[in-house]
Amino acid sequence: MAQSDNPLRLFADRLARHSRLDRFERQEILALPGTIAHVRANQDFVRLGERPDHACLIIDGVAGRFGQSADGSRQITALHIAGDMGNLHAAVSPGGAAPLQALTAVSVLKVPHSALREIARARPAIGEAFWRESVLEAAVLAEWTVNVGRRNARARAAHLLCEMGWRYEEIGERVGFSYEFPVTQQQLADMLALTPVHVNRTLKTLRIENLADVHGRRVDILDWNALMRAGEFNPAYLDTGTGGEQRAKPKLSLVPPRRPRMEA
Amino acid sequence: MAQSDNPLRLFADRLARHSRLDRFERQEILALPGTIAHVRANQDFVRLGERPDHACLIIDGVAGRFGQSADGSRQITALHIAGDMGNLHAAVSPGGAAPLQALTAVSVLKVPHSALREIARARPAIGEAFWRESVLEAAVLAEWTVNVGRRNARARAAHLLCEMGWRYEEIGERVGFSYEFPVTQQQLADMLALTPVHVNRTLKTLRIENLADVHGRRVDILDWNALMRAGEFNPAYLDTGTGGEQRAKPKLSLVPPRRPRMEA
DNA sequence: CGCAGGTTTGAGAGGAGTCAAGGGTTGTGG
DNA sequence: CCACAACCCTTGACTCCTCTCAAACCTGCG
Repeated sequence: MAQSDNPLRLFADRLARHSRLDRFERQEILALPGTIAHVRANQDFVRLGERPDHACLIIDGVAGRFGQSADGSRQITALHIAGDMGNLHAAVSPGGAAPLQALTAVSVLKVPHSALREIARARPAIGEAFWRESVLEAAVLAEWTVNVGRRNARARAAHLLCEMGWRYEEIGERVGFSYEFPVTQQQLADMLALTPVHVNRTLKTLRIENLADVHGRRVDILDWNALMRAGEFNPAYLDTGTGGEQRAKPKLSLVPPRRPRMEA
Repeated sequence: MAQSDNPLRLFADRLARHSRLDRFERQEILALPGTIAHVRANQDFVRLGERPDHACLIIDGVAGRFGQSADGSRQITALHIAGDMGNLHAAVSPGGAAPLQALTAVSVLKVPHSALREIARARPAIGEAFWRESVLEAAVLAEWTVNVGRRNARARAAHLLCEMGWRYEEIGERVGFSYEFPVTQQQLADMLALTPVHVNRTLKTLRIENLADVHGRRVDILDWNALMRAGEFNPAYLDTGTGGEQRAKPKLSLVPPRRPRMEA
């Protein structure tokens, strides 16, 4: 993508979205060591029980944290997109590294846990930011559980589309009401705890109702407000900020709905 | 319960289960300020959107973290039992405090966030332990999502009973294969993403199959191994330890199964 | 004693799963 | 440049797990 030189800038920006870091602390983040790796779509790049010695900063693409049930069926429990540090938590809990799967082709920066723990110890503000990052991830996980547990297929899908729309907007990768989300319906099924067949029918419903159009690698939100209502989406859980201080942010352009495509 | 004087000992023990703390650090934990409060069953003691200035160390009873969907139905996403610090995460993310409901009568120690953040900053090892605590909670959340998303009613219930059996054993509140778990079937339904009616039928199945007997306020595990199999329970996710070092622990008495009650 | 809240059971409905086949798209190799 | 393969999407028909509605039964307690 357009992010110029240092992939760590993505991560620093993400931290800055919820934590207050001064320029020295930010500098430390940007100076973290790491090596770039590329992962092909559909490849598991952290497997269950593995004890990786590095975290994976997603530079580009979509990765999923998943759990597996006995019959091999997967449940994706979290998505990581550009700027997210997958398995940051394993820095303090290496045995608890979450399995990660590349849903699309993914570029990652592998950052050694040792380095992360070092700056967390040396700079309490950074340590706190990492902690907060884990807390936010947990909040998203909790909402995911509610989604899967208490909503029907249509609401689940709507909720997911809203969440990803929101998150892609945060990182500047949503233009208007359209964003790239190149996952298959099979993978959507693993996120929504549905079968691929039913995902297909559900997306069709959303399209017919003029709420959202998911086609191939792209999501067009046709009626943002209606979609939020259908998915009972309240972005509060994504947006929980800093330590004690207020945050200065009107942020998200909650522009009135729009209906760009009038197709069949 | 039997824990003598300082409720914080419960919490310190819990931290010690996954993090290495020296005696001075432990001392700091034990010296945390706090006031005891009692909550009646079924009362929400942290509400959605609230910004509490304290975390809630559960001394006794069962509390649930929950999310709500539009029609008011609840999804419990995590359980807190004695020794768990509910809403520890809110110390760094006050806006993200999780709603908490007392499922039984609950005693809590309210510990000011400010104090928690202070010792986390002053003592990096404690900060890291808190971070790790949040990470472990997230791991449990993720497993919960898998449970709700990818398993049928019987497996879900079995998994929950295993998890709670494991956790009550950790805190020394399980004698043999029996533990107190005084929640209603309605509340179980909110945990398992089922209806109370179906919970009832499911528990009946487990009883008939001689896997577990849930009656009123108590759970008797009739066949631990079979129950683990039925619930696809693998305690690894509950048991993810320390920073880099090994942990010395054979721990859990994974005694061979037993069939204490031969009743109808 | 009688109420309130929890548990148990039955009968019927419905949302999502399963099985199966056909149509589209993309990429690659002849 | 076309042909084919692999993968994905779409749709139909039928099944089944879980929900809904409803009533009865327990049990602790005021």
